[in-house]
Amino acid sequence: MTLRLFNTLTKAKDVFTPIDPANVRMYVCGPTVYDFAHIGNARPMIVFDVLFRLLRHRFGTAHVTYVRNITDVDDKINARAALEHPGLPLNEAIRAVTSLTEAQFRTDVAELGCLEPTVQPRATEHIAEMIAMIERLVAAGHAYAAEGHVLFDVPSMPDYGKLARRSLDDMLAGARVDVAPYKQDAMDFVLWKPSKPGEPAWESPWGPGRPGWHIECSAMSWKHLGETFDIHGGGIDLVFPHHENELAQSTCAFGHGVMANVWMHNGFLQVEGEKMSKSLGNFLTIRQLLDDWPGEVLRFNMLRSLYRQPIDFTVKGLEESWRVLDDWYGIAGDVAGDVPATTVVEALSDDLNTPKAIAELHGLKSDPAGLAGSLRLLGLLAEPKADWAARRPASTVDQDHVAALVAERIAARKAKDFAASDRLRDELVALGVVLMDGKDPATGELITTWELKR
RNA sequence: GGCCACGUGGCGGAGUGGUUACGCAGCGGAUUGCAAAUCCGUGUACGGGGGUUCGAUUCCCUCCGUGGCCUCCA
Repeated sequence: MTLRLFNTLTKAKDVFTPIDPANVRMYVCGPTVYDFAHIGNARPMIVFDVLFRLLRHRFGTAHVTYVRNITDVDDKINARAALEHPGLPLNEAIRAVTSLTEAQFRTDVAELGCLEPTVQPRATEHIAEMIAMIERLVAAGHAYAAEGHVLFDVPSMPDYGKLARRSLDDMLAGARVDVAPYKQDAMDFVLWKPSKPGEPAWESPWGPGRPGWHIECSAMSWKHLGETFDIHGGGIDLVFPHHENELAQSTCAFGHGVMANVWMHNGFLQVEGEKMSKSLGNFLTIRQLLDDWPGEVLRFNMLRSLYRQPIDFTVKGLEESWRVLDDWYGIAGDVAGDVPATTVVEALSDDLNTPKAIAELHGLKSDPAGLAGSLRLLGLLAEPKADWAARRPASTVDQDHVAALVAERIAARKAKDFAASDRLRDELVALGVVLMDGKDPATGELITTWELKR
C-alpha cells in the first residue's frame, strides 16, 4: 500500500517516496524553551510521533532519522532569564531557564507517549553551522552585510513565497514589516544581528552578535539530515514566515531548489471552543493537564481529529477518550502483540487519517492481538491493564464499609430478601458505588464486584 | 485591508458526484429477582441561496458564520 501525505508545497496528497529508503529523514520544529509547553505545543509532538512510528513500521526502525530541535536562543528566553534570575550573570540565568524548561518538556512529551527523536539539537550548539550557512548565502549573492547585520536578500530569490503561496505584493500590502535603514528591501529578513547589551553574543565575521530567527532550523537540518531531506513538519502558523524563510535560506545556500520534499503542517487547537490565550484564562500547560488526565488520554484525544483540522480540546471529549481507552485496555491491555491490523495501517497511510484508524480499531474488538498491535503502533496501550486501571483517581470511600455492605447484600440475595438487597444497593449507590452482580463461572456462586461511579 | 482554511445527525468526527464511516449519548431487545456491566439491534445529517449535472453533502459562484496567517507563536 502506498503512503500519501498532504504536502503544503503542492496542496495535495502526494505519494511519499523517500530520497533514500535506507534513511528516511524528517525534521520537526520543536519548542522554544522559555516556558512550560502548552497543550497546543503537544499537537505537533504527538502528530509527528505517529508519523515517525508509521515510517519506522514501513521502512524499518533503523531506517528513519527524526530530528526535533530545541530553540534556546530567543528574546523571550532572555527576558525571562532577566526577570527570574536578576542576580545571576546573564549566561547562567539563561541556562537556568532553558535547562529547567527543556527538562520539563522532555518529561511532558515522554508522558504523552512520544518516542525520543533520533537527534534533539540545540540552537546554541550550532552557531558555527549557522555562520557557515550565512557565509554561503553572502557568497552566493543571496545575503548582504550592513551595519553589523546580515540580511537575506529576498528579491534575489524569484520564487520566494511559494510555500505560503503569497506574492511579495501581497505581503507588502500588509505593511507590517520592520522598516530599518540597513535593509535594501522591506521584506529582507535578518540572518545575523548585533547583540545589544544584556543579550548573549557569539563571535562572527560581522562582529559579535546572535543569529536571526530562522537560520537555526536551516543549519540544524543541514547538519543532521543533509542539504535536502524528506519531510519537514510543524504547526500551520509556522508556514509564514518561519518555514518560508528556512526554505529560502536552505535552497539558496545549497542550490538544489528544494529543502524538504514534503512540508506538513498541523492545525490549531482550541480549548472549550475558544482560542487558548493567557488573557482568557484558558491557557493549559501539558503539565497541568497531566495532573488530571493520563498522558495516553491526552494523546488519544489529540488523535481523534485529523491532524490538519482544527481541534477543540474539551473536558467532555477527554472523558469520552478515557472511556474508550478503558474499553480497549479491558480487551487488549494484557495481550501481547506488535503487529498492527492492515486496515489501521492503511488508514494511517492515507495522510495520517487517525480518525479513520480509530474507527477501524473499534472493529477489532474480537481480535485482541490485532487491537493490541494496532494501538501500540499509535503509541497507545503502553502499560499493563492493572497500571492503567490504577490511574483512576483514588477511591474516597471506606473500602471495608463497602465490602461489608456488599457481603450483607449477597447474603440477602441468597435468602431471596430482595427488599433488603435493593435497600443495601441504594445505600451503596448513595456512596457513589456501582455494583456488578455475577456468578462464579466454576461454582455458580453469587459474586458481586463494584467500582466507583465515574 | 490582503491571503487561507473550515461549517456534517443530540455531541464528537471521517468520507464520498449516485449504495447514509465510526464513536459517545439516546431508544428497543437479550440477559438480570430488579439493576449495573455485557451482547444484539436502532440514527437518512451534511450552514443559507444560486449554478453545473440524469443526479451534489461532495464541483463552481455567492452570502452568512467560525478560525488562522500577514508581528513572537504549535
